[in-house]
Amino acid sequence: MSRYNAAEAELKWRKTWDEMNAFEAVRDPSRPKYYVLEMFPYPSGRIHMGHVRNYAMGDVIARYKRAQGFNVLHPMGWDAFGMPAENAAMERGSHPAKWTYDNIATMREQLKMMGLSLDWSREFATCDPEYYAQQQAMFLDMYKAGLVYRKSSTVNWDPVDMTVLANEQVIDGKGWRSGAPVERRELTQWFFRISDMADELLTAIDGLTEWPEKVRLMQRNWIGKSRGLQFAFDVVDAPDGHEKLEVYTTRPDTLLGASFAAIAADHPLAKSLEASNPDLAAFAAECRRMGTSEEEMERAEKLGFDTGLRVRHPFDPDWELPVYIANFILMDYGTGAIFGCPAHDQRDLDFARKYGLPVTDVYCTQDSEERVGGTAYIPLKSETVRYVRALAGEEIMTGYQGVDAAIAHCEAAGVGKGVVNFRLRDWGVSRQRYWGCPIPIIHCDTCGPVPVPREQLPVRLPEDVSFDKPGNPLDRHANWKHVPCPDCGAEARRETDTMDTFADSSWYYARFTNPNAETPTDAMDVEYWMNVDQYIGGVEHAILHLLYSRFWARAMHLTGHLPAEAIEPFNALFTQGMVCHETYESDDGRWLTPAEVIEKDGRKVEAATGAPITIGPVIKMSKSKKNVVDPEHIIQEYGADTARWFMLSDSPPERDVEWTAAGAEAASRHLQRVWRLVTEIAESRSDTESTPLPADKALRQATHRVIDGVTKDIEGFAFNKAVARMYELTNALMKSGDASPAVRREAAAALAQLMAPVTPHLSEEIWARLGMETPLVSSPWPTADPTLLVDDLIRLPVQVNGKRRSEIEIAKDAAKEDIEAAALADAAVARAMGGAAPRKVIVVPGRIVNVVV
RNA sequence: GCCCGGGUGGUGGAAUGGUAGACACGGCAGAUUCAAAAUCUGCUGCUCUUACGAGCGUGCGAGUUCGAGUCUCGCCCCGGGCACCA
Repeated sequence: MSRYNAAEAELKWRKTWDEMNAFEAVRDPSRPKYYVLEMFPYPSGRIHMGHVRNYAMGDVIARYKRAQGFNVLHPMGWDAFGMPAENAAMERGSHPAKWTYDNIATMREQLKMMGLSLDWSREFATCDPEYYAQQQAMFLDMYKAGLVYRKSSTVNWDPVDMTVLANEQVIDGKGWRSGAPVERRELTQWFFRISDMADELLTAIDGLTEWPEKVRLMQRNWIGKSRGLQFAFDVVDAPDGHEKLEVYTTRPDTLLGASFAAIAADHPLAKSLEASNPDLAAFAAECRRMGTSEEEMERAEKLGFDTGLRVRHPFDPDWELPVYIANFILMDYGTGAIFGCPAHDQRDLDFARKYGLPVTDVYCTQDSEERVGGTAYIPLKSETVRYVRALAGEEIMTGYQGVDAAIAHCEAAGVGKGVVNFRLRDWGVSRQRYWGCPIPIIHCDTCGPVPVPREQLPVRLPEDVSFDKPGNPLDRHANWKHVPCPDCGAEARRETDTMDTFADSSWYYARFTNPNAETPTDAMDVEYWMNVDQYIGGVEHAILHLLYSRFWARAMHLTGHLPAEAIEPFNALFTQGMVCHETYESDDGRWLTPAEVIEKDGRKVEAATGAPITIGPVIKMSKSKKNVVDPEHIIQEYGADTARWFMLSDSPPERDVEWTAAGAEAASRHLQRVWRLVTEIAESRSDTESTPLPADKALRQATHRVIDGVTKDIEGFAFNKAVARMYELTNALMKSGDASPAVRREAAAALAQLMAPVTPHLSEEIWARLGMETPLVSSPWPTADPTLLVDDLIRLPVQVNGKRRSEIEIAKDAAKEDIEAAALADAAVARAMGGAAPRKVIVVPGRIVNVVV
């Protein structure tokens, strides 16, 4: 028998679908719509396995919903601005636009080879001027609405290259190209007021019931709402303007255990002391000689510097605490100043032990004064302890009564007030880079920042730029930034910062509803297509991208671009796990792709040189670590269906998978098996209906159980289980030679339909061979006959003392007494009971029997 | 460091608190073949046992329960995020 020619069949069916315009979405209010969206790719060069996984999943949902009768919108586009294009420009001299659009062309062809049911007519890239024009318009709308402002903030500064570095470009505290120790530098930058919406973004999470709980939790923690006490220390012999030191604490209950105050190196008080104290200035400079990432600050050794200043404890004016500058205090959180209570906070305790500060346990019981050693003590709500005022021995409260009680106590004593604080900071969107959406502002010496007039949008990126030296090409461009002020006509300067690429991806889902609209969105299209019914993407985007999108949707609503119902743009979210691979590094520090590594004498070596390599951890496939596998050769060799089937088999979609080449061959063999089997059944068709054979019922039951199971599995994103059931149906069909041809044909047709979301080309092919005239792509989803899903007799396991000893066969609706009697009558059960009388028999109908002796 | 997730045979994994290992890969044996590939059939958690069967088994240690991979507490290891990677 001939083999299934995937290459030929796949080309043929893709052409058929194209000619049918099968996947073009047309607004049709008479039909229910379904908007399924996978996170759009960054055009890094070629698609990788993570893309295949992501888009295969989305396509299963899209094709399944289409078969269920929904008017499906399933678009694709490109998250096309970003650093790699500029890096390529610096390394290879190619223009970022050319590099990006070339990559898009390559990747578009690769995605098309996958046979995805995408509406390509809606395709756009975020670097298209038509797209970023609308983004600039929205920026100005948001500016007008007070959602945008400027303030000073810190960036990573490379003092040799004289350029701003992304956190990714800071390696071990040094610039990735220059190798120079990175410094923090202050710049005036543009910000979105996302923190004004903190409470709203937090409470709305409750309504996101179709989101994974872990993502909701991560978002809640990220927003980080806390209630605490804000109060001011009086500063002893204060420098002018610093008579008070405001601090925020979530642990006011430990205020009587305070032993020091600490401020950020960037705190105004610290800055005012730098002029007169060279040692202090040196320490502050040392603190700034560190990247801006929170991780780096938290991991760094905790260091402090005694400013020499003292503050008075709010409950006792004679009690003075030293004020330190500490490298772990964030100026962006709270007031940039804290008090330290070593007894009840581990970080404070480590700090106190290091600098010889007192440790006072405010929760000491009568005989455990020495409880705190090297571990801070966290009071338990259930514990009965005496909360004493440590110095005077005066009892203030009994037991830990929570933060609110402590705040109330402090407020009553006139010390500070309870405030709500958020960890969430405003979104800094300024980037000192070329390849991004220009911020449409003109700076005038007399008028200040002035919006670019609407009719002048888009502010286009100039094409004649050079990347021969580091820094922002927009800033050093000969004339681009020199423009007259729109208000007064005087000489003025364009803003040369571009927007964070997260901005581009914060509203693309809305643009897909009408990518050609003259405004950011078209009201009719947004009304019909929004929200995204199912959003699918990597779990690595669980916080930032999704939070920014939620913010931007609200901003779009406030500026009239989205209806109120669309402020939560993603109804359901599925976060897929990542495709991971080992990393390989050569001795001279180059990352190697898996294709550049071969195995020799049981060791992995660099293929080109035979030199030994270092094998790194299994981490997500990323271009920077080069641990990427190109799916194209699998598609070339076996076809798209095999790649899709293989990618969805075995691993649960939400879990990370380590890529392994073994198995693609086996997946291909299985698809060949299905093709042979169905072809054989199709050819054995009989025109007259035969009388039912004894084997028919079993096959029909198997078929309908699999229809039922696969439907539920797809609904629940359990594609691996759906695939397993399709194997089961294939196996049942293989062994069904004694069933009648009509029943076998019914089973084969169901198999084609069920497999179609995963292997659309093969399914069309075998569907046609079964004599079906309507293409599968426009055929409805099969439904299971409920009468075939249940059995009259069931097998029930019987345990003795919790260990399985036997199994009984019994009517599915047998009475408990009958089940118990049958279990006790079983020989193996009797043997296991060893002649003892049952003390108790637990019967869980339809599940299990447990005999306790 | 902080937040989140994961850990089950040789491998990927399955299992509303109820038969641990569905399904697949790999392996072994057999059929077919001059031979091989392909295909088909059977076996395949570990240990002991000719067999029947028994014991042990879901990262580690406790606990709740008639019954725990699943729930609780304490650990270990791995991955993701940490605000300028996308």
